[in-house]
Amino acid sequence: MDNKKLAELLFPNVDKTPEYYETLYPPRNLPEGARVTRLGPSPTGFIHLGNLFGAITDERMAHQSGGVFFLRIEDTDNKREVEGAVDVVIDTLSYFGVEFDEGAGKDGETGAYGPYWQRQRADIYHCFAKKLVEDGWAYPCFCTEEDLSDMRQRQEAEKANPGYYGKWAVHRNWSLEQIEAALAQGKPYVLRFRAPEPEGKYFKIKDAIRGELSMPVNDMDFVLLKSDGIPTYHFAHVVDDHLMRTTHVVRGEEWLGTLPFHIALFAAFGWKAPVYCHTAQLMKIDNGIKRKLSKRKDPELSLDYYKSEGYLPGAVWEYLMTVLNSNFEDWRLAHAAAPIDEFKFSPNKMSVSGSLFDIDKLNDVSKNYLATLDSETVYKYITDWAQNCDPEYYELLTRDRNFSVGMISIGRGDKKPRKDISHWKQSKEFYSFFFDELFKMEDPFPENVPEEDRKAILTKYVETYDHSDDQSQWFDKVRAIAEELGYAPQPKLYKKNPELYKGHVGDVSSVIRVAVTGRQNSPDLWCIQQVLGKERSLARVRSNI
RNA sequence: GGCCCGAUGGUCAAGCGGUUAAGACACCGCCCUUUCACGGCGGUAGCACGGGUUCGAUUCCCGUUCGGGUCACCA
Repeated sequence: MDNKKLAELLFPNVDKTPEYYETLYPPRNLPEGARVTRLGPSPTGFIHLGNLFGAITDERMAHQSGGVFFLRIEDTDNKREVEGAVDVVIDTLSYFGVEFDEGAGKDGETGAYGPYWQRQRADIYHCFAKKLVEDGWAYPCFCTEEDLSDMRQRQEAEKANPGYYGKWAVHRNWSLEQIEAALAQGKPYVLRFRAPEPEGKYFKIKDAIRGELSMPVNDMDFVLLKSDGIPTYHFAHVVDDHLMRTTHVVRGEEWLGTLPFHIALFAAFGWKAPVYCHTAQLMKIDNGIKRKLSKRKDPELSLDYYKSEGYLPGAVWEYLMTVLNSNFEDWRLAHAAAPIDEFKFSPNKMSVSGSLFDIDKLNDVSKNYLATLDSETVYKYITDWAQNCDPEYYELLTRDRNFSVGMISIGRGDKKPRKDISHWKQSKEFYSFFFDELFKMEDPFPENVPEEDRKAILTKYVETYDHSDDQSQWFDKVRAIAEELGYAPQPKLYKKNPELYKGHVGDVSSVIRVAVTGRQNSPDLWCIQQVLGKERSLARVRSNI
């Protein structure tokens, strides 16, 4: 077989040589140890937590080593493409704090290793495909879909492994004449890899996350170019990551099975393969079954969900880091206020088995994170969120800025800050009683206080209320009311001699609390009233007399 | 089914031949306290199973079981 001639026949239009591209995309001039990583999403318009998980890994590896992190759009499957999806990827990741140094962008692209849209790299792929044909590593296959499904059925009957390989690879040894004839008839074909006779059954490879792996040597004649001339992921990955000088390939463990393809291809080209980092999947419990996060089934795990619920990117990042690097939580405990950049991220600290996504944990991490923010910052975030996601809330929050900031300040900034809020959507619920439009009586008055006592408490409260009282003066008056009506001024007294009292000052303040906030539980009542103002506080009390 | 990867409490996880088997979330109890939240203290709960190797296995090896992934002209 004259491979040279076949290559010419198959790729008459290729006018560049591999050497041309090698010089066009020279090795990157980066400091020793710098890592070049990339994110290669297919533009389906859906991006979920798992994608962020991988993106953060890429981003950290590149930026903590002084390297480059770029975005390449893997649009080789036009069936799945969704309009505007690239912008969504960029915007969403940017919202969550992941920025690219190079590659595809919203207005074109930046960087010297492009194009960064695979569809625009057809010439490059064809050049290298031609090279493979010349060297005897690839051949055209004219099998139709029916041919292949027939083959699968026969394989099933014979209990042979499925796939196009060995004796099943019917076009593997076609003569030039046969190929020419088929081509002349205009038969569509794919270009397949000619898998070499495996020398050993297994090979070993070191994965930066998983350590040493043992994989079977590839014997599949997998597809390099589809019949429309567009490369498969496998071929594009190898050509692109070589030419773009990627040093570390971070991808999900679902790629582990096809790793032998990639290794075989790198070997065929005589190129050095990048370091692979196969991440574990984020899982979810579904009807008691642990399974990988699915694009279709788990819309609530899309990143938009967290955006619309009002989780702060920093908090999501923080949570993901706890899952990503097993030593992160210890580090965070020791460096509570340190910026997250200072944490040394290392791929070998990554978990190898899939972790269950834990919303409770996210909420906890998020509460702690939000508690460290000052009131002005919270005000800004919360209004930004509401502006996009809850116009009514936005209106209320911005109506009186000082009021809102005052409300947010309650219990904030102390050495033991309150941790009531995990995400902004939830804050609306939490703060609702501050706004007359949202205020409602959510809890009943305490059951152990009879109605007449309740009215008496509230009446006396209104009579003695002085808005300028400080916190202790104010509470002394509440105590006095309690005592006057037969309630213990201190809970301890009541506990000692419960028969002497109707209840204790806690019950009395509960009555006031319910009247003012509509709830039995709330932050400090005096602080709330200071924010609400005298008139609104007392009006709520009066309406319960 | 073949192949690959994995298995420490409900969840996330330290551990890398000898430990009372860390820690975090959740849960429960107590303390603090006018409620809640915060904070403090304590508690329930775990090395999937069976064989080896070893003086000694959570740790190493082999099976089994279970879970996940993958077997496309999708990525």
